[in-house]
Amino acid sequence: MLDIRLIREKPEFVRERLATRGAGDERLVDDVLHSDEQRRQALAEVESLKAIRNRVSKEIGALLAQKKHAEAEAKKTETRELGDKISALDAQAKAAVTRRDALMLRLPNLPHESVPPGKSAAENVEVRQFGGKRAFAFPPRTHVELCEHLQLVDFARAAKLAGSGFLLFTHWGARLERALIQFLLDLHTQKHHYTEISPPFMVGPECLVGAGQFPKFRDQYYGVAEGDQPAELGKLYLIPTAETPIANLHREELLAEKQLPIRYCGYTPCFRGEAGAAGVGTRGMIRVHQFDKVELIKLVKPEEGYAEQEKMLADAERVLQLLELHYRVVLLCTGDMGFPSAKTYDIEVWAPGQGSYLEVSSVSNCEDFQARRMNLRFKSESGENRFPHILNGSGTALARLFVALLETHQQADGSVSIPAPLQPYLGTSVIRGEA
RNA sequence: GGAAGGGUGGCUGAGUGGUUAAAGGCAUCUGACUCGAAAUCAGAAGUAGGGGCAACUCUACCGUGGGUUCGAAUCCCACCCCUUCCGCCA
Repeated sequence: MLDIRLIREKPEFVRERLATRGAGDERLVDDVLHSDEQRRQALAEVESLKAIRNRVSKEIGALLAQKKHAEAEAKKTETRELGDKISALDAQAKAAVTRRDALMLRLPNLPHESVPPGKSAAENVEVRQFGGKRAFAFPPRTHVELCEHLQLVDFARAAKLAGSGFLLFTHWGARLERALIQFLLDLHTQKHHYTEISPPFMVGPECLVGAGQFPKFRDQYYGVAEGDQPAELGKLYLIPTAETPIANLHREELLAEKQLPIRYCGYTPCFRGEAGAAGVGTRGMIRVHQFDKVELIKLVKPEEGYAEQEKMLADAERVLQLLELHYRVVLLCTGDMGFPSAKTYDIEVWAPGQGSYLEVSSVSNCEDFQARRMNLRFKSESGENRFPHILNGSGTALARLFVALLETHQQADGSVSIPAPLQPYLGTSVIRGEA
């Protein structure tokens, strides 16, 4: 959520920054200002009435203490009608806040000044590359072919169990998935000093609001119900990313400055409806309804937000470097960034079988946008309450990492060699077929 | 799911329908004492939102939402959460 005071004091700046996203959100600024004005008017009026009521009530108390019942009764009748006016105005003020906040929750974050302007992914800026595209002496197979040949994933039976868009890992495939999770968690906890978290895979809607997924994108998530009562629906949602529970860990808390920075990492499956995405790149493992991911989260002092983002990006890149995968880092343009983010880097890994780059990590600084939504603050050394910056980054997404790994390290005979750092986790240096 | 108890500030813990933002304690800050620190003594200090150039002032906040009342932390109703016991259960 944006700071209402910023909107009030610099509406032109806010409109200009929102406009760079190209979604037309700047048109909502006037509505916000209008309902904010209504709120303050009603507030000023009702609060002066309440001041009168409080004063008279105290006088009544004093009169009763002096046994002056007649005078007290007179004052009571005098004040009785005040209550009705107050509740009417209270309702007005409340309605204005509700209106204002409903609008505010739908305004995305303002892009940071260092973010290149642009309308779509085409205008993202490549920051750097690591490694190069592997040259093959044979036509590289796709991960689907490799998975079927090596019996790593049973696409047909996954569909039988849950429909399209789900994966059933088998044999070495299941072991590879598990090995990758373990490898990533060990790397980030032991080398990069994150604290491991294993959060719930379902959360209440307030967590999705806090992270910025609700209310605007409700249709993209899986709501679950205990039993089959429709009334139970909406109490819990399957998490779309570990960011949702982990970023909300300290919601509504007041942290001490010395607790910062806080660094968490956690493995969870991620569940996404991907509404409207059916038929687009749905073959194989690129876009699925459930995938595994190891997520990185940081809560930091605002002045350290952007330096910490660069470090987090390096932590995610390390994964691909160790796995000997070619990738590029892209700085997203204003029009391609996610709703809560002020600045986002994507890491795209090369998948030779696809002949394209796959997004395996997204490293964002959401500044205080999420912290405001979840009322997460810290008390600074000087005693003031401030909102921390909240950063999130994939470290990394698994299904696509799995794809890049197979397609990059495949051999002419259809086997897949395993990079050295992963071998202890998998217990083999090459995957040849059924375990 | 059933029963009982509980939810008050950064933490802990009192609380009578009427100067209650709410005793006391801990932690924090300032000052005194000290070469310095500890201990001790004195004092300050909640959060959020309005109004005002400002000094300042007003309002709200005792799990959440309603209600009763001139006035609610306190009384009533509903809900949420926590603890313990019972039931069910990996």
